[in-house]
Amino acid sequence: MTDRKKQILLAAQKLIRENGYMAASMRDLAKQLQMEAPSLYNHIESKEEILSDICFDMADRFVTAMQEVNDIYFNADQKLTTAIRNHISILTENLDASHVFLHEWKNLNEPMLGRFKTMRDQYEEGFRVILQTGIDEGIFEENDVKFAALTILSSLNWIVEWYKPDGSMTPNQIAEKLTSFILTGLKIRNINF
Amino acid sequence: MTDRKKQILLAAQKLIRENGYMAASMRDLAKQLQMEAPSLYNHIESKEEILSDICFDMADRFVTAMQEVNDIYFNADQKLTTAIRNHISILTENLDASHVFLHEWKNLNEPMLGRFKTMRDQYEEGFRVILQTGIDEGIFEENDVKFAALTILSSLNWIVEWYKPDGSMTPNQIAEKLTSFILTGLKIRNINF
DNA sequence: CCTACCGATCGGTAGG
DNA sequence: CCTACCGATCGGTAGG
Repeated sequence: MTDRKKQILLAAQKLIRENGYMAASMRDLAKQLQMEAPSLYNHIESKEEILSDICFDMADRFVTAMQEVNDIYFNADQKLTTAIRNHISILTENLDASHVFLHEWKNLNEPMLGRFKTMRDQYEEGFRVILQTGIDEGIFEENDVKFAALTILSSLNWIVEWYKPDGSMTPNQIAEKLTSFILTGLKIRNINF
Repeated sequence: MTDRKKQILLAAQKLIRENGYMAASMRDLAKQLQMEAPSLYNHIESKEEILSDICFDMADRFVTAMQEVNDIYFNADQKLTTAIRNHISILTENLDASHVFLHEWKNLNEPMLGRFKTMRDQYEEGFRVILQTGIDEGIFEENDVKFAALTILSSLNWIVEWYKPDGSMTPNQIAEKLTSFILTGLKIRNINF
């Protein structure tokens, strides 16, 4: 990939996050790069190629991180803690692209749409396997793994809606707090539900 | 509000959820209602009025539900459980409108945008107050209330991304599982983090 | 509720 | 990388 194309994708991530894919125009994108809209097409095939490149680049990051977790660690608790920390790292280091990955992929057309969904599910399956392993090991209580994975990922993914790089919490602090919350909840004292 | 306008808003919710606000065209909306686009303007002022009506109708539902929770219950645990159940009820009974409320409000312009953010924050403040009350009562462990409220709401709001009315879980079952998860987490057995 | 139409803007191409 | 331009579509108005 050429440097110029990387610049285009970087500017596009920001623009798409701010305006949504449909409302992010090629003319606005060109203006950000101080060029004319038709010149963009010397570097890219189409608007959808931009969306597709961003979505699959992020999908690759997540899937690769999950593979590393499974390669390095043995215990489910270590795997879960590390997977959460990795997920938050990728999100916070790529806030614009993360928004595209989480919400704008719906604008993809086939066959890219199907391939994207497959990768996304492959990544989520990684979390389900970790949880099931932890239950089998007796580390986690028996629970609905599918539901738990969904709930964990939802609290992780919402970070992009409120995280500010210059805010009071670092990504590692967020990971620590969130991991603690996921493992023990509000730590209720009187069980009377 | 006239019946015809209600029909327009209902069709618009669905269309906006499916395509995003910017990409949902007045011509498509008109087609859904078997009329011509200019005829819509006999019932509405502008496209933005549609967005605004949907967003504030949902905001009203959430804020009203939170007021009822505080009117009826005294204990923080009951308040939290009920607030979660109410939130999930509103989401699952208005899936299309919920998506607009959660994601498309960004397309509002001032002064509606500011008013919307105020109502949204008022509602979230309701959760923070419940959590703080629970801590003061000694029911919940000391924690970062702002962070906990955000995490709870994120796991609630993600429901609209995967919930299907004909799926295997009812809204009440989701509320039960989620409440349990929020209160006790994965219930780890060996604390070694 | 319609037809006819406005100016603006869209993604993208031709040709250099 | 540009100018010039294409057909399509946008939100909305005029007038009936």
